[in-house]
Amino acid sequence: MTGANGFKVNAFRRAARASEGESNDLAAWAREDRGRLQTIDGIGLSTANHIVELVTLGRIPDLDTLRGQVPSGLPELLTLQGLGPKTVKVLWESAGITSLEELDSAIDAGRLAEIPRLGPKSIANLRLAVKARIASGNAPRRYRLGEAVPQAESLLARLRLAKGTIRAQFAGSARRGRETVGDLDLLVASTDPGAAQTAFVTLPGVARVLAGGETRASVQLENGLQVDLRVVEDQAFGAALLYFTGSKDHNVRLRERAISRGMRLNEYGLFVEAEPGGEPPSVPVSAHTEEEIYRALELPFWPPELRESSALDSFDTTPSLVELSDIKAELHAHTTASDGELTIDELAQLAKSRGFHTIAVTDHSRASAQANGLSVERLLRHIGMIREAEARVGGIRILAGSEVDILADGRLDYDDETLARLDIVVASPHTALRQDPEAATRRLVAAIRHPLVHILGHPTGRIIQGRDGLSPDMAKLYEAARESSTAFEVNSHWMRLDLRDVHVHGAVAAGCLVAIDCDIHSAADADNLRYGVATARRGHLTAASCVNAWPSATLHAWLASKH
DNA sequence: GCCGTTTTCGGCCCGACTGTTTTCAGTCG
Repeated sequence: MTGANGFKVNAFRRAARASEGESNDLAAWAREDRGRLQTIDGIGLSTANHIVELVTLGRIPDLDTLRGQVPSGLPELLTLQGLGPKTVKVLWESAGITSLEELDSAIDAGRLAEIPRLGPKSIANLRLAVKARIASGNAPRRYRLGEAVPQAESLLARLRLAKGTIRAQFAGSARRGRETVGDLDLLVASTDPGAAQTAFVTLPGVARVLAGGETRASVQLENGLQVDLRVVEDQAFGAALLYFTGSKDHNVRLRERAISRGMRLNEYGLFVEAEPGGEPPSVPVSAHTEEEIYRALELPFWPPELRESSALDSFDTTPSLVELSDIKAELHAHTTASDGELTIDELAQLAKSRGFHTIAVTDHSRASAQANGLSVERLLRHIGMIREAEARVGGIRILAGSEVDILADGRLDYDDETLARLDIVVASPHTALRQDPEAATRRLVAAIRHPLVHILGHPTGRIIQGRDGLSPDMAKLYEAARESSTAFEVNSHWMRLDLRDVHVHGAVAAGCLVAIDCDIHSAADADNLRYGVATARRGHLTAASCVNAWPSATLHAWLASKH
């Protein structure tokens, strides 16, 4: 809007995304070792200096200057569908519009009619967007992974019934496993694109068709979620999947790499660039699968969960990330004894049906009174019932455990003598989740270093779009966990995903163990495992460092080592 | 502003769709 070089704008965007996905403590670097900031791909001298300013001054003077050049209500206009910087600048300079309210009244008064390139249809669309924004009162929301993925799958199930559909899959940030997504991206391979389009725009729950062409279409569902569809020929499915999965930065890097090798990459395939004056080849070097395209670009295959990164030279070979099918144990589950819905036997049967060799019964401790936490006496009786259930059910190890509260000062909710009777101890913070970072660090380090604790459950206590939770010094937690062989939990519930992806990466880099658990309260919770695995994969976790993926003997030897 | 297995200067991904235009600008993903 200020007429700045668009490449410069993009450079700042890239730097922002790069720092967002960074697992190292950039504030500490800014204070102690500012040169290291420039080792991050996309951050140069200028941005590094801005980060130092932000950390030391609490503000970035250049940003304040820029803000002073633009009315404060203008940036919000950019978030309206169909309105970009060029049009906002024109609205501002030729119609004096500086806020949503002013735009609204200008439309109502017909004052936009004389603006070049703004015809009646554009104004009608703008009017719709403005009225919707004023009615809802806030910018487009993001949807949590566990809300979006089931929605995507139910839409795909219907698209698969359309005439000519060969395959259908979701892509975008949902496939990359981001904790929240802004929209859904669906990809269909079909011999009858028209049928796919028709099926798409008439899906149940579609409130408005935003765009519809021969190969792509966008709709908005009644709940506000935008869904984009791309229809391709089956032979180009891999190229389209690569394109539609993103991230945008990753795609840009792949395309640049193609250019440097005399090729061109788009959603139809990887092509050899035409000789000057020659016909461009119509048959791609590769297009059918993502794997082929990475190979043709002389790159290892990048799992979707790692495609946030734009640095293509991070690995020489494909990292063997943990997979859903590797998980053979659930180590955090509740029964009717505290706040769960399942009995011990039902829980064990559920775990057996998933092919697990071990299930841990970890009901709440006494401090979690609201969750019917167990007194010492009840816990001791519960242990006896777990032993009986293991003998009765057969074919699976049923561990007697506890999800013991970490009290605000770092002490645990049961004494050591009681904890020592358990096969597994998951220690979790449930209260005092707003304590300052220093207190939180002391508290969590104490729990991690407790000799009877195996797993630190949902370490920060955050709820996505709900509460921030604790903000401990993660480097100190990693160090304590590595030294004491205590695992960090990735809680698979889509409202938690705690540890979060960048912290998993930090823990993995520090050599820590990680557990991926569902914190089962009802049978449906077991289906959240995919989200926990996706989060772990985003953090580069391998099966070797994931305790739930270990063979039974290895897992039980580790558990027994803490006694 | 960032970056370099040709480059420290001169580039910076690529295509679809819409609405406005008689050939294309703006926006989006």
